[in-house]
Amino acid sequence: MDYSAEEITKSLKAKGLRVTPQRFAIYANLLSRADHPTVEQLLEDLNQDFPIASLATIYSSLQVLKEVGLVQAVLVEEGVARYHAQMETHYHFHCSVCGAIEDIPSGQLAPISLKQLRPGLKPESYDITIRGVCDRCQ
Amino acid sequence: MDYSAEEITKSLKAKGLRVTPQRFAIYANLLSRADHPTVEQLLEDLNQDFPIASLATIYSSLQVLKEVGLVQAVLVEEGVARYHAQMETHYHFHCSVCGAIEDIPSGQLAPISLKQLRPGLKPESYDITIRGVCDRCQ
DNA sequence: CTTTGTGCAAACGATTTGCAGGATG
DNA sequence: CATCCTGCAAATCGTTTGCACAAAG
Repeated sequence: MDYSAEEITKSLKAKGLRVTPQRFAIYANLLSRADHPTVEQLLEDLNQDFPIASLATIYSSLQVLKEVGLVQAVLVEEGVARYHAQMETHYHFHCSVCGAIEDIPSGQLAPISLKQLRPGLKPESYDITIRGVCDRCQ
Repeated sequence: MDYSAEEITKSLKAKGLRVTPQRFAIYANLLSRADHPTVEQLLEDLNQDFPIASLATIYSSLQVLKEVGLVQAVLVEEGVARYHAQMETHYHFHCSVCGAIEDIPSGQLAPISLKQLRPGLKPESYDITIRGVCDRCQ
């Protein structure tokens, strides 16, 4: 779960992206954390010590990273998008008390069979959100 | 799938809600349709012939209806909430082309086993969103 | 050097809120 | 008639956009 600067740079270049300090920092930050921060949280975290990236830049970088498939947006709460760089198949647990999101490895849930969907629907992917209460909140 | 005015009124009263023309119209409208309209779409539909409810009223009514468990918000797209009054367990198919949402009866998907979740997480419910292309869009 | 990215501020769209008047039980 | 609801407008919040300047390859 640790990534070197070279690996990160390589990933970005492999997708045809210019490597800027801002993009690097944003992607590296997402890779380094397991929570699923909002843009606001990324902004704070990144600029904690000294300014690295502006709000607008974070938004546009995330959009680009999303387009090339390096990050994903997660929609579990109304109003805010949350992001992560975990691209392997997995699901989400969403604590209804504190709002935390935890990844559920796909191995922990039996795969869903889509065979009984009515003909005509061409499924491409699916996501599962489990809602409940996490340990800290009980 | 058809509901009489009395049934609707009864449902609202059973939840301890005052029955106003606006609430009645909003809830009845949601019960009568299978798509999952946004607030904007509800506004247009409801006020087509003559004014029934304002934007603010629709928002507040939906919030109340949601709180008492008569309607649900569906989060499949960034930025907008969509609503429906189908409260039995079911899942969603979301067409990535036209954006349509179609209900998938729970019988069509084998139930998920949550037993392998790590201890500490107390699951209460889950929802599944299948993404793909619907027949109209192929 | 050409192309693409950054940052600021203004613009936007969805949702919320404050408040005065109106309707419900 | 006390309480709760409605509608308007203003306020808020997340996100997007236009544009001048700066940096990347």
